[in-house]
Amino acid sequence: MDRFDAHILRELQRDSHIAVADLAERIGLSTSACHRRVKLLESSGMIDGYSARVNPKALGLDLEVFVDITLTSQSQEAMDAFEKAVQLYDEILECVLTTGTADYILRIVARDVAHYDMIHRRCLARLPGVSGMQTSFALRSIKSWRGYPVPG
Amino acid sequence: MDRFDAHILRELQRDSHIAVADLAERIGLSTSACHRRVKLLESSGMIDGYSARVNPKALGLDLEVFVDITLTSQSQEAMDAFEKAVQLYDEILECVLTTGTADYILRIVARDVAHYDMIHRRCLARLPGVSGMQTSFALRSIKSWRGYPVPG
DNA sequence: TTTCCTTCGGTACACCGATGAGCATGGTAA
DNA sequence: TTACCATGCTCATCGGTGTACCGAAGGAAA
Repeated sequence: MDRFDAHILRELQRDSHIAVADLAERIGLSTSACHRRVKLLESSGMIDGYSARVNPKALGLDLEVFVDITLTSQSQEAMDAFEKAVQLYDEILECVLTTGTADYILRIVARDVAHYDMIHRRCLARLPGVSGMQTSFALRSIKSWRGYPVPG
Repeated sequence: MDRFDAHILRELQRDSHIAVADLAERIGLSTSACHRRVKLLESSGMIDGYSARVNPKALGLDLEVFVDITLTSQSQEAMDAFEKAVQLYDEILECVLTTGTADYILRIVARDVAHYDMIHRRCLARLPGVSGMQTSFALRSIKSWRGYPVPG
C-alpha cells in the first residue's frame, strides 16, 4: 500500500469504468504496472468487487428512512430471530447492531410516504421482539456516499 | 423500464465488471441489444456511474460510527454553516438532514477508538452550532449495502 | 566491490470483448 | 395496406486487456 495504490483506490471508487491506460496516466505509471497493481488489489481483497451506482430518484425511490429499533429482550434467541427476519425484506437496505439508546439501526427506501406505510405494516410490524421504533425521515442529503477515505 | 432493464440493474449493482456478453446471456438477450440497453440506462441517468467496492477492514477502518446531531438553532445561517463544515472532513462519509429527535445523522469511519477520539476532537468538536451529539458505535453489520431494490 | 536475487516498472503484442452499422421483425397508427 | 418506430439479431472492426519478456534498482552475502 503505497501512494500509487492509494491513488488507484481513490480513482476506482470514483469511477471504475476508466480504462487502465487512462488510470495509469492519471497516477503516473505505465499501463502494465498499473494493471498489475489493480489485479493485486483485487486478489488481496482490498477491492471487493465493482458495482453500478443506481440513481434512486430515477427508480422512483424518493424517500429514505432511518429506523432505530429497540428489542424487548437482548437474549441470543431474540436477536437471532430479529436478524433473520431483517434478511427477508429487500426494502431494508442496511441493518446495524449498535451501542447507544437503540439496539439496531435500519436504513430503508420507499417510493413515498404511502409506500413507506405499506413497508411499515408489511415488514417492520412483523419483525419479532421489537419493543420500540423511532423513525427519522431523510429531508435532504448533505453529503452522500463517495467511498472510503484512502490515506496517502 | 421493463424486466430486462430491471434485471440489468440488479446484475450491474451486484457486479459491474461482468462482460456484456455474459450479462446478455444471463438476462436472455443478444450482446448488442443488452449493450444498447446498458448505454441507454447510463445516458438516461438511471445508472449514475461505476465504483469499486473497497473493503474497509483491509484499509484498517474497523470502526463505524453513527452520530445524531442536534443544533442550537434551526436558522438558515446555522444550518448552512454546519453543512458547509461537514463537507470539509473526509472522515464524515455521509450526512443527512432528518426529521425526528435529531437534526442530522452522520456516518463516520475510523481505524479504532483512539482514531475516533481524534476525529471527535479535530472534526466533530469543531462543527458549528451543535448543541448535542448522540454517538452510536456499530457492533456488527447485520445486513450491509447491496444496492437498491429494483422491481420487476 | 562484486555477484546474485528479488522486486517492480516498461515495451510489445496477441486476442478477446466492446462498439456500432446494417438488417429483420413485430406492433401501431394513418 | 403501408409507413414508421421500437427493438432484437448478426457480423465486422477496433481498442483495451492481459501477458510474456526485458531491464533497472535495491538489498544481501561472500
